[in-house]
Formats: sequence, C-alpha cells, structure tokens
Amino acid sequence: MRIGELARRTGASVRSLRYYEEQGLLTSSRSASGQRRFTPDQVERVACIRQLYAAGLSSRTIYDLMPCSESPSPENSDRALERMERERERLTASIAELARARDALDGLMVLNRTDRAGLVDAAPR
Amino acid sequence: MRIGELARRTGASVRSLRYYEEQGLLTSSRSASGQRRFTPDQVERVACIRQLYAAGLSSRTIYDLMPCSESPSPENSDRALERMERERERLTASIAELARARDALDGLMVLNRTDRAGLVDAAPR
DNA sequence: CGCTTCCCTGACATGGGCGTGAGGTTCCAG
DNA sequence: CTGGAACCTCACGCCCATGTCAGGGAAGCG
Repeated sequence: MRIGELARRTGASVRSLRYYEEQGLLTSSRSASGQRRFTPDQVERVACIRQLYAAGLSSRTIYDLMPCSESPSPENSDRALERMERERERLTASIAELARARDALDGLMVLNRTDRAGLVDAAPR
Repeated sequence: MRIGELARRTGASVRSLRYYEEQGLLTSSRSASGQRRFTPDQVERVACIRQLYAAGLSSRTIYDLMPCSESPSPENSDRALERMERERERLTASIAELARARDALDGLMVLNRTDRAGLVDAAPR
C-alpha cells in the first residue's frame, strides 16, 4: 500500500511515517517512480512504534530495541533485552511518579475545596 | 533564604527556580541589592510545582491551578477545580497508556527471547 | 582589601517529534 | 488528454523546560 493508506490505517500522519522511516524504524520498498510501498504487516509495526513513543522512548531507543532490526544474533538480542529491561524499569518508575503526581493533585483538590468552603463561610454576601 | 539554598533544598536548578518565578509560579521578595529572598515554605511549594511538572502539566496550567494563586474566590476555585478534574483524568489515562506500553514492551521481550532461543537452536556453531 | 562564592539580567542553544510550505512529479478517473 | 489528488524531497518553524555563557554586582571571610 502507499503511504497515505498506511497513514489512514494507523492514525499516524504521513509526515510521521516518513519520519519513522528516516529514523530507521520502518522500511519500505520503492515503486519505479520512487513512491514508498508498504506491506500490510507494517500496520502492526507502526502501532508498536507508536506504543513505544507513547511510553516515552526516543526514536533512537526504539531503533535499538526493534527485534532483529538489523542483524539478528544472540548478542544483539541480549543487548536489546538489557535495554528493554532498563526501559521497563523506567516505565514502571514513571508510572509510579504519575500516580504520585495524581495524589498530589488530589491533595490540591481537597485543599481547594476546603479553601472554597472557607471563603463561602467567611463572606456569604 | 537565597536562591542557591532553595535550589539545594529542592533539587531544582537555580535556572529552573528563576524560570518558575518568571512563569508566576513562585514569588520572592528582593533584598536591597536585588537578590531574591525565599521563605522556608517555598520549599514545599517548589516540590509541589515539580510534582505537577512531572505529571506533564505545562507551566501555564500549573499557574491556573495554584490555589489562590491570585485572588481567591469561589469562582476561581471552581474553575481551578474543573481544570484539576480534567488534568486528573488526563493523568489517569496517561497512566493507563504507560501501563499498556509496558505490556507492549513485555510482549517484545518475550518475542525477543523466543527469537534468540530459535537462533541459538538453529545455528549453534 | 582582596579572594571566593554567590547572585543578577539577558540571550542564545537544544532536543525531538511533527506541522507546514514550496516546488515539482506521479497516479488515476473522466 | 486533463485536472485533481496523492506523492516526492528539502527545509524551516515550533514548543518549552533547561543548560549555558557573558558581563557585572554582592556577600562574606581572612
């Protein structure tokens, strides 16, 4: 399929898809006239890429992780796994941090409600 | 206390603290010579600000939220609460998304391990 | 006094994913 | 054949919290 189709199917912009390719996250064959051609399973790959972006990984990191992104070998696999482990930990920490932030927000909300009640009490004009 | 002290106590850089002030998130009195003076309770405030930054709020949003940041009034309180509610939802969604991303990563790890095992099996030179 | 350390303002740099526009080619339906 | 949609490359812009450098006052100790 062409790039517009892939964009429609994945929800990514055409620009983003080109960018992913530029970053080595996505490969395409080219038609005689130079247009990119993608295979159906790239849809899934894009979804995966976007998941990882959503997890806050950089394109470089995603590149390093992509299974068999270049030459599959036990060494590469191990390196990737190690990296994934690290990122997994980062993610977990990040989730915990967000949860803490949410708690902090809850605290602010309570505070605000209290303040508000105080205001209404004090000056019920 | 002076800005360096506050930085040490909060873990924020001096640059960041100035920036927070510039964004209206932090106030300071000035000494005769123009140096910023902070009170001890600003330490907590900075911690709170950083929590919210960590939650992905923009300085503008944080500004809008800060309790009684300008004129405390029931209307302002309500607006702030509404905003907080929205941000809370965003946070919750974001946490869920990160969790999904972590699952995706787990999937990749399993895949990678499988691939690796296959490689070792197939070509155990 | 002088030395070190801190503080001030102002301004430019940066990263990174993506929007956007220019200027041009290709594809396809009518 | 023709017009519009889709595609191409190149390149600049943006956001925004921070780092960092320059150039110059303060603070405080020996």
